[in-house]
Amino acid sequence: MLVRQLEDGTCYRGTIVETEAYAPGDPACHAYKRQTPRNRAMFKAAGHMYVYLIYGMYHCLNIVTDAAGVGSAVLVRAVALDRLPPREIDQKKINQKQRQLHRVAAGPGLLCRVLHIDRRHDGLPLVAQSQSPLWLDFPEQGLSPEDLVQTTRIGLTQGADIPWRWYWRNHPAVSKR
DNA sequence: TGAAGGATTTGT
DNA sequence: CAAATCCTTCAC
Repeated sequence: MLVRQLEDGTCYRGTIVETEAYAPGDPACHAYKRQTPRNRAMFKAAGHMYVYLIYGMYHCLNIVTDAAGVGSAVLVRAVALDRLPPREIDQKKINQKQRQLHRVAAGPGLLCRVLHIDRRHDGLPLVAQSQSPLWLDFPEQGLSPEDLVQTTRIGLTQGADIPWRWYWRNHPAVSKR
């Protein structure tokens, strides 16, 4: 579960329902060739974030999961929010509210836009402290194995055959392809 | 210094 | 299916 705390203190909690992994030896990984200014955070220790700008308009949030010095990360593609941010509520009809709630943070770009995640967060640690912008929480009840689907990643030209995408089966926030 | 292209999203 | 839009990477 992803927890986002804005500067004014308001918190949003989102259940992570879709992810993709990018690891060493993987041609689609931003750290495939070497360390650069952009992918620097991918080489940090597990528990840091790697946030980058894509297509000039969207940010993508990654969570570093391997040891320091290993360039890899997990892209968070979708979360199911616990409630709608005010700006979203204004734009949606009330009778569609429940469905929209699940779709608001669907897709890596929209997820970052709605939760105000950008490159200011690149390289920061995910720690649950009073002033932290972002951290992870682990509920008692995990996802049951039969609800976890593993398949190939989306939108890639390289490494398109590597099955490193996982998502919550039948969840409305998951990318439809 | 320039050009090509990208882990996306939206509208035509 | 192409545009929006800007940053990164790589070639010259």
